[in-house]
Amino acid sequence: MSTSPPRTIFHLDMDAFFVSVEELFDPSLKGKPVVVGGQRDERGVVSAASYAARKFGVHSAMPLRTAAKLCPQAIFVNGHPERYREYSAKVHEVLGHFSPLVEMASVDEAYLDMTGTERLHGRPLHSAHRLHDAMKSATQLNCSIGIGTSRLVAKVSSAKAKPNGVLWVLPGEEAKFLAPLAVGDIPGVGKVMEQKLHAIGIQRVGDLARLDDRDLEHRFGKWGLALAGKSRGEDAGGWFDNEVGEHVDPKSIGHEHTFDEDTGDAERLQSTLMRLSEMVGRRLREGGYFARTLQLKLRYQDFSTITRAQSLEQPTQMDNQIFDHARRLFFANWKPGAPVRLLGVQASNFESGSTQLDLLEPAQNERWQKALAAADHVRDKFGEASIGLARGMKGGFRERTHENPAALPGKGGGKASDAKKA
DNA sequence: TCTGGGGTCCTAGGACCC
DNA sequence: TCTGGGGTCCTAGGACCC
Repeated sequence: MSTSPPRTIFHLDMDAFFVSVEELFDPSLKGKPVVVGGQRDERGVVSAASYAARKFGVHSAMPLRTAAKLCPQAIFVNGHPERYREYSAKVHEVLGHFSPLVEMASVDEAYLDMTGTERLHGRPLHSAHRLHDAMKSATQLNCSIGIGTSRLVAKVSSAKAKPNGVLWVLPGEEAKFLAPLAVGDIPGVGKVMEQKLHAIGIQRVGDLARLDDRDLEHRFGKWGLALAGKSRGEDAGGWFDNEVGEHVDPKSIGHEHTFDEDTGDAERLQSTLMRLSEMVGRRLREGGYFARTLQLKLRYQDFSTITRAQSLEQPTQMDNQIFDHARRLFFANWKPGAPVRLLGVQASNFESGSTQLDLLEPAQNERWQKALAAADHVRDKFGEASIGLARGMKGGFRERTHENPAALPGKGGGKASDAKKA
């Protein structure tokens, strides 16, 4: 047990972020049931729903067609990722005035380590209200702020502060605050874990806290032990243990695409793999990562999904190599002609740095690097659709020059608790 | 009701080595 | 030639998050 004074962590969460941003661009949407994420007859899920739409049971991660049935009068809006990024940057900027330790956890939520800022900003509740007001004047958007001694408590309390509120859990009161909450309110406890806990008679976080740590570890392994800590408000295990604002390199980079309609057309499938490979390669180069493992993801009509991975002798960040492996994996596993719903390409197992320049064919390698850098540059200037390796040009991408609503960074997650409220 | 796209973390089995 | 034990790497799948 550490004897250092408790930390003061803020978790700030924008209220109905995508919907609120859309309202700024079209004020006529205000107060109406609005669904962001795509049109009512499209294949896809709800990225965000306005509070008016939520009254009908619509929630994030729900299929758009389901939302349309629950709330026929809802207005369906395509997402605008660039708008959300723009407003996310504004949010980030405001936060920077309150603490140097800021971490955007996604487009619409952030952690701040406010420990030791009392001299400058005053007591936590006071500074939180100032932050809340500053956010409103800078962005015209509402947010909610949770304050606690850990990321976990801050996050749970911001959820309880919604909408448009501030909630401070006093140091030492963590267990008391959490005890009456449903176990599903703990981040990381989803539908499956919730059911398992219910099955052994655990409904509330307080029930969990009364259990023996070793018992939980025995039942649920590593996760059980983390869960025991969480029930007391500790940042036990995994990502939660990182310092706020600490830089963490990504562990994988991937892209996937769900077809508007399932297709068994080999040319179309290959061109999709090409495009996905290019997108992955591009991001590897931007980040300076070399991937040792490439993975193909394949989903059929019936939603059955397989992944097939392959590790390389020589790490890569080059489109053509990524495509070669993706294509090989695809044809080795695809039931020929079977309609495909989704394809994905993912790179992982990174070795950053320049130790893996191909020693076998340096000249060829260098030509490729130059060609790809030039292509990246052209894309920067003229947009993603302006260039592609030969195969990428053939297939089904011309249709996607418009903003694709399916490319939204998601809200969502479809927790059991969401479904139950529905 | 027919299920997006971006990720992280964990588990478990098999290969392989000592 | 019936069967050990630990460590590490690889792969596949699944829960979970926004």
